[in-house]
Amino acid sequence: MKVPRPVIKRMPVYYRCLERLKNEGVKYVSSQKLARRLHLKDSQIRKDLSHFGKFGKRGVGYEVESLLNDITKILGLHKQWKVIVIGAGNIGKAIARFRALEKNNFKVVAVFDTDKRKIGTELLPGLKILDMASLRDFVGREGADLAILAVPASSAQAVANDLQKAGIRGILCFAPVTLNCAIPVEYVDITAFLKTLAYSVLTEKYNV
Amino acid sequence: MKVPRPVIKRMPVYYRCLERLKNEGVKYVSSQKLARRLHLKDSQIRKDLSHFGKFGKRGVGYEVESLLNDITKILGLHKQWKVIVIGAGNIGKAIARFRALEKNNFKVVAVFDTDKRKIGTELLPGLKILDMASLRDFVGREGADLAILAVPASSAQAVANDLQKAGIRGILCFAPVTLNCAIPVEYVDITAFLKTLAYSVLTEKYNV
DNA sequence: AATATGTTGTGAAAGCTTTAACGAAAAACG
DNA sequence: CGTTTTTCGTTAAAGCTTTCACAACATATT
Repeated sequence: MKVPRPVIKRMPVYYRCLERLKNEGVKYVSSQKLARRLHLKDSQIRKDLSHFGKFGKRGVGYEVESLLNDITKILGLHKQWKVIVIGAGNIGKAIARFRALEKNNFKVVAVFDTDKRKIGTELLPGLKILDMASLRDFVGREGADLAILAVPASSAQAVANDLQKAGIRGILCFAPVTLNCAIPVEYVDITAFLKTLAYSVLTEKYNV
Repeated sequence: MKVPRPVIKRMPVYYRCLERLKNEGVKYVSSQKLARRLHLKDSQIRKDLSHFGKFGKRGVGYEVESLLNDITKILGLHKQWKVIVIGAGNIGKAIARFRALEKNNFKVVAVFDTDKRKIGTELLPGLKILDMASLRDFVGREGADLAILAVPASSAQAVANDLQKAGIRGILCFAPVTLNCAIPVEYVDITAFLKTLAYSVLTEKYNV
């Protein structure tokens, strides 16, 4: 049975909260305590988890470490994902250098660009910017699962087509466009988040 | 009457699509044509827009430029928003240098950090990294509406408290935490997007 | 051993969002 | 000038998600 998208979007939120609790040395947590931390309803958390199995103990709650492991498996984070970054502009470079990815088992294995002046530059030890023309070869040879698309909107669709042909299985798209793709795509339009935020600021009720 | 959040999240998507159409020189567009571009249902687009007024002409569609102007007003993008960036790490620096913000009427007026070695560095002409200790003074003196929070999760809540006290009205949070705030917050957890993407890749139906 | 307290998992109800359907208006055409 | 085609705005229905409410279980307490 298909799991609703809102549920899937909340799983990483549970994940990071449990990670935190684990670091704080907490052994058990109830849906109620989680709910208070995350501004959700306890019943929603229980219902969400119930889509994947039974993880809690009545009268006790959830064992933090074991639930974290279960969610790790659900999200497929127990094996490492090879990620390539396309576009070595501001965003692309920042992502490539962003340590949180590796901590979460996403390994940036290459960065690509078309700009001759950038190609060959070393972003991190062992991570040089490669020519976009070598994308297909690279993916065929080294393998890569996911791509982070950080190119201008005008070239995003063309690059997405290349990525699919190369065998990439999912795209995280920072370009402000809607792609036509047969593989899964997640969109992160930073200006769109700011626009939503601006709207919220303008329309929020006055708080004393 | 309150506008549903899913509707608000789609408004920037309409915005960027209309912007594109305008650049392509298109004068009129129907809900059906928009829907095909955005992988939505035409009835959804009409219903979404109906929350804010009547913008179309029966038998004709929407005038691209005028609808774009209307959405600009709805989202509050006709006046410039002053934005500060907190945290001059990979993400913070990339955002501060990111030109798309200015094009969308979000002006980065300052970047803050606590690291003595970074303070004073010039990120762009006229945009130096300031001491976090001067935040409150700065916002009081120069004014700022929104903050982009790009600090580690461990300090995010403390900084968010400072931002509220300083008079910031909305936060775009890149830290992987849920904040306790009285002002609007939008979350952009990049690793969370990758996790959702990983899940989709694992569970998608096999396509021939 | 009986009672009190706490918490899960779940079926049913409530609430919300999307989609379908259609009358009304605008333009195009013969 | 009436007919056909197109498309909007809106009401109602369908579909989906969240919340409620409670039985079932677990532990602690007397």
